[in-house]
Amino acid sequence: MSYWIMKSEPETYSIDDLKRDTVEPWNGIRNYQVRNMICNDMKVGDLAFFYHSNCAPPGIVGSMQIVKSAYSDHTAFDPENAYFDPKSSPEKPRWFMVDVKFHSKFKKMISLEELRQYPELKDLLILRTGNRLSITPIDKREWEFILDLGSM
DNA sequence: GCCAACGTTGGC
DNA sequence: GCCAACGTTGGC
Repeated sequence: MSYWIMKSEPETYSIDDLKRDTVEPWNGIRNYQVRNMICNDMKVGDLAFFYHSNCAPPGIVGSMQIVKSAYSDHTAFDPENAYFDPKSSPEKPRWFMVDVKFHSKFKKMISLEELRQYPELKDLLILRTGNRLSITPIDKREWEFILDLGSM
């Protein structure tokens, strides 16, 4: 089983939206590294933190579970969609998505600033400057440490 | 809104 | 296949 941090801009899709919808396709991934990770490494049953990005303050706001493994992202086929990619087709899809299921919303957000303060979390990829991956793997120790922070 | 740090594109 | 120009992400 693997653990992840998945970013979303709350104005686009927030933890409250996921709490309301319960299960949601995580679409719009348009980065090859991230695509390869979700296709090759992400499995049903994996757990992930929901991270609010591009907002004030950014941080981890809850957790969720992967309930469907990678399948083709149809939003790439729709010219009207913001994530449209003419190079992707139903016959030869270039982009993929997974389904996630709401698990918990933290009582209080663990902000990026707070995450930076713990030596236990110093290796988190989201803390590195210039990291632009919307999904990053974390290890079990980091998962449990953050989950404890979120339960306090 | 600025801009650093990436990723992508396309001419050659 | 190199690399300059351009586009995007995302913290601040």
